[in-house]
Amino acid sequence: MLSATAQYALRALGCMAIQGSEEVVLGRDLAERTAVPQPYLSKILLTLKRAGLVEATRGTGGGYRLARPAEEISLWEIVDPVDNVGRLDECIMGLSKCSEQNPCTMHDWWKRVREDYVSMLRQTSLAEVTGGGTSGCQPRRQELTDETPDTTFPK
Amino acid sequence: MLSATAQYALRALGCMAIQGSEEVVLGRDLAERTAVPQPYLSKILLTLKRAGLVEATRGTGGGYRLARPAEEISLWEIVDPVDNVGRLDECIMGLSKCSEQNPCTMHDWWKRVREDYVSMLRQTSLAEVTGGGTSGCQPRRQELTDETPDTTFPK
DNA sequence: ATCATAGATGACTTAGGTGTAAACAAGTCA
DNA sequence: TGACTTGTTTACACCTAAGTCATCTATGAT
Repeated sequence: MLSATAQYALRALGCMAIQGSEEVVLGRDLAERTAVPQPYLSKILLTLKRAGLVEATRGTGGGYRLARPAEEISLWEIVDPVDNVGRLDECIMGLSKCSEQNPCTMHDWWKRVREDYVSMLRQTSLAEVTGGGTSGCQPRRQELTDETPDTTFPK
Repeated sequence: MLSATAQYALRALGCMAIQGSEEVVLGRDLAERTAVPQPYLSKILLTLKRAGLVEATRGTGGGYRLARPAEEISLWEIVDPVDNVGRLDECIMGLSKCSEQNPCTMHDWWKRVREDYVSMLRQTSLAEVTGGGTSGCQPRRQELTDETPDTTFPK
């Protein structure tokens, strides 16, 4: 459903959210924690920077940080710039003339699945996903090893 | 969500279902009606034949037909052989250690979306989708032109 | 100014899904 | 048998997402 690129974006911003809004994180550290190839992550973060989600500073002491508090960034805002979510709006069977006015057999069902998916992305903030809040989203078991990626965002 | 190949498979078997269980349909006719390149459709149908969904006979008077009545074929059976639906079972964020016992933040939500999707595929029969039944799935407008693909399965 | 640091950028490679072309195998019919 | 029809198979071409590599640019420290 989510492209690999979108998953990478979520994981990277999740790490940055844990770090705090003011802290800067090195690109290579983000790459390591998210298990994403560094040059590839660099491109993704550039896209997210142009989308206004992250800020980047170069040189010594530089790195990435969130442009806004994690509470004010929805998952949709992260996924949308790197992943063409609009493709979901097309007919599930690829029928070109299927539309609201002229729905195919599976139209309404697919619309429901799709809207359930999209509305969650819109309504959930990055802060909720990083488990920093009250959402009870941290791993329930504690015997995690030190491999990445984890089920939470590694620090 | 569905690959192009899976969409083609649905459309092709939809045409065959309309044709009736006993009738054979030529591969080139199926290709035309579904707007799928004929050699490519041929490969897809071969896969579906190996899955036991369609039968193929060669030579004069040959063609394809459903191996079972459309009422007894679920959409899942069609999609599964040509599309790796199992990929949906993986973590939405690509976290390798996410599992039922150790769920990530989005785990339960994603599970709900996924199961809604999959259960519909399992519970819906090909017959229902072709509008041959009582599901009211035919196009509501009637000013369709003769272009393909249509919102119903062209005959 | 010089150098180290750290992100930005473009060219290239890889892998898988998709699509094409041509030869092949199996069946029907005269 | 021979011609014809129709599905099968193999090999290859194309496109896009994903990933790699080398280099450039901007910033801070000295």
